[in-house]
Amino acid sequence: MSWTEERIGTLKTMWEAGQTASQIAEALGGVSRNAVIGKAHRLGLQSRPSPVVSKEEAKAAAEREKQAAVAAPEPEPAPWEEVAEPAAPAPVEAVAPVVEEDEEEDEPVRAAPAPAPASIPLPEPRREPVLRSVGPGGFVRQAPGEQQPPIAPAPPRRLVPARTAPEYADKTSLLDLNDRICKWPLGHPGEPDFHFCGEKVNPGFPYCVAHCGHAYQAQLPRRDRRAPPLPFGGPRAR
DNA sequence: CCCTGATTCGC
DNA sequence: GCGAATCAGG
Repeated sequence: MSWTEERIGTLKTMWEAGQTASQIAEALGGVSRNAVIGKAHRLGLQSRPSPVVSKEEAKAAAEREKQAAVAAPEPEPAPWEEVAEPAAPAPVEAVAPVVEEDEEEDEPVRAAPAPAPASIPLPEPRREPVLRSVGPGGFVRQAPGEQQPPIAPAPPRRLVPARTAPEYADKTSLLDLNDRICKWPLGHPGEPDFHFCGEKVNPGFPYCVAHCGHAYQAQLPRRDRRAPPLPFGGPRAR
């Protein structure tokens, strides 16, 4: 088996989608996992977190993770969540530059140990590969986090939203919901004007026809998926 | 043992 | 360029 344009495309796609070399090899057929890894490297694909990691890298990675954890403790509050007042500012301790002695190291000229302040400008926030399942031919399905809506009915932190202000009393509140009216949320729980759509449902669905259109989006027919629109742009043309 | 990816090196 | 062999961590 040779590396045809198509097979390379599949390899790239799957590799970037976070599939393991074994999975890719199996999907392609006729190649070993080693062949896949070798090819991936030759293509210059971004290396993946390897189980085999040098001491040097391990330290760097650990350091990087610390930095990231301090820099961005919260990914982002879900839109429906109230942004809680921080009880106490996170105790951000200045990380003293760790200068470690390396026994097995015999560089004649030591580069000046760059005094690393608390915030090192990270060259590139190493992208964690996203796990996606892959269908026949290397078609990559969306990962759960990447699905288009349904975003909708969020698990609110507080089951009963803040009391609806009088001026919105005629809006459809949580208590007004039943199985005949559209439950598409408008606004955010906890906000005074939060309410639900309230239209008559599309029979058999929790939403009205219009909101069903948002909630349920058809997949492309399989035969049209040779070059699926990937979230990251798909195989690059060369 | 199984899995993983990285690297090496003869072809 | 290719990939088996080898390495080394989980």
